[in-house]
Amino acid sequence: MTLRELAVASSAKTLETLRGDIVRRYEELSPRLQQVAKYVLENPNDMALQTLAVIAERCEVQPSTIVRFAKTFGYEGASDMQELFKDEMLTQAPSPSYAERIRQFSRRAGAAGALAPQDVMHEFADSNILALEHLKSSVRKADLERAVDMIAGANAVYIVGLRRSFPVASYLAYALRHVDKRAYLLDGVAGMLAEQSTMLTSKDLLIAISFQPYAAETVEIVGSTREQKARIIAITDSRLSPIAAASDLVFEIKDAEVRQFRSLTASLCLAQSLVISYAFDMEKRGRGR
Amino acid sequence: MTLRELAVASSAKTLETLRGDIVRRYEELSPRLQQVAKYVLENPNDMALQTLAVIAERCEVQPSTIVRFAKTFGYEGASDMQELFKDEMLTQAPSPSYAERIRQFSRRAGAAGALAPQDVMHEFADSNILALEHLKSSVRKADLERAVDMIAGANAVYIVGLRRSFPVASYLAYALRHVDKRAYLLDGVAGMLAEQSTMLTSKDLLIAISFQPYAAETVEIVGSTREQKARIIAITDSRLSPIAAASDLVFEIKDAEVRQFRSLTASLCLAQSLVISYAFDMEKRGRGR
DNA sequence: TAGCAGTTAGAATTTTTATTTCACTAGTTG
DNA sequence: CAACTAGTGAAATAAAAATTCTAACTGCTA
Repeated sequence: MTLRELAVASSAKTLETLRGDIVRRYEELSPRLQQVAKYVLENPNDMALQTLAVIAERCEVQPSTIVRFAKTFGYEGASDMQELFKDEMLTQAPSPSYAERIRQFSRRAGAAGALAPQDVMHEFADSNILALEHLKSSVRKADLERAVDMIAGANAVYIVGLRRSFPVASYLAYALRHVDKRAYLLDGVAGMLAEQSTMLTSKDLLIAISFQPYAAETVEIVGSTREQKARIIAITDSRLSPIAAASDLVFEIKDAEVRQFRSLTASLCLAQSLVISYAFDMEKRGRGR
Repeated sequence: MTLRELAVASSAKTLETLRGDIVRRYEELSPRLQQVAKYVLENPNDMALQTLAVIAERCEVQPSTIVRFAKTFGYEGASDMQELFKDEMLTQAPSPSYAERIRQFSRRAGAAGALAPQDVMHEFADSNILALEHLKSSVRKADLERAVDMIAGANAVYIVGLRRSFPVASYLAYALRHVDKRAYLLDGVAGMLAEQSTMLTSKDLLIAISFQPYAAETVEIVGSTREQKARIIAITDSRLSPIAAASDLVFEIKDAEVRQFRSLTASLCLAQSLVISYAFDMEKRGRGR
């Protein structure tokens, strides 16, 4: 069956249906058309604003291929298909009364009343952005460098973080392993948390993550690790936190909070930064030799 | 003094300056040019998307008049001026190619060389902020609402996300339980992933989270879930992702990426928003009774 | 009311853009 | 392995859009 034959029927009338069509038929498209498909899905703005030649160049394809693509999906030609993208842009583009819209939005978000999912999401996104800004200004350069040194100097890194902190802990373990650092996640599967933590020796590093209300198990592990003379980095929300006192290095993270619900964005961002910095550091030292 | 003479100098470099110029010189323009000026100020979108002929017709003027207008303000021709409007549209339109932008951003930030941990962290924080901004503009209202409905309507929610996606999955499971929704994390402990997933019935919901390179196990679970006729929400990075096709609802999330290392910020923010929106929804219905 | 500067509409031209065609490649089938 | 087929790139062609040009119009002044 040729592409031409495939084309016959469809010709989507809205961008959404076109998107659906593309996704559905993606597999059966030829390599070049798949290339176009990908670009089309990811750069609708270009489709609306640029000429065929430009689009073609950007997907590394001949202009004629774009035309073929359009015909495959039932359009007269590429221009015909472009109309859809232009329409889409018009309907969702900030119209001249943009300012008015912003005003309405913030009013809406501020009032406790109507809370459509979208409002919630915007509120979260905004709070998280604030939290990240705060992170940038509050974490001290020296602390980051020390943390990287501690990771680099450790034989292995053990990570503990339960309940709400678990995602951060699991991310940290995953990422460290990916940059070839031995990392063990103390996850307490089968109630073996205490047992898992006895593995720590004085050459290891424990990264403990805990926020209010601090999980008792995490606090305990920090305590017993201290006795084994391993080093400890704490990621927590206050210097007074029960895991802070016993730690060699404390990162105090204020994460976003929207109506009771705490976020993890800033903590995760810190975790990422530590791992990547460590990776860069290793690379540098490697080259240094 | 002729219009031609007036033209000499200017040629505004940004839309804002052009707008200023137009307003300032409006009085001294000829009637036809005033007509164009009015239209230009009020319909910037048309200027970006339409051809001269269309614009001309809409301001009830000859195409050549538009060209004269552009020259009056110091441009080579009308096309030249149109570029401005296109640019403007690109920068302030919800840009799906934020992914590209984020990538460029980090490439740029990285090229500088100096890679102190603090620089890394700032880079991450900034990329994450971009990703969150993008999230705000790219996730559609209707999709969020549908997702909340699906969660509300499900007997139980099963969540799968492996490797890099695991933190998001574990957070979702944790948070859903906290708002009293039955949630099971398919974590594959003891290699029981397949067994865990057979628990799903047609009244349940599966939330699958997977990013490139898509974990084979996740793809499999989505497939078998489909067969069991349960509903599926996918959180993934492309409509072409292997878990997208079988899903009832797809969230396409472009997370920040700094030198190979993908972030999870946007995905987590979406997860949070879903859970909290669900909680609000429950509360509202509860009060309704 | 003749003459003039500035403006305009519309046709003519040039340039750009889209589409079609064709020749070539690689892969498949009998 | 020959004959086909789908897919592709590149050049040729067609279409369209933008720009320029010219003749005619407007309102003003002498």
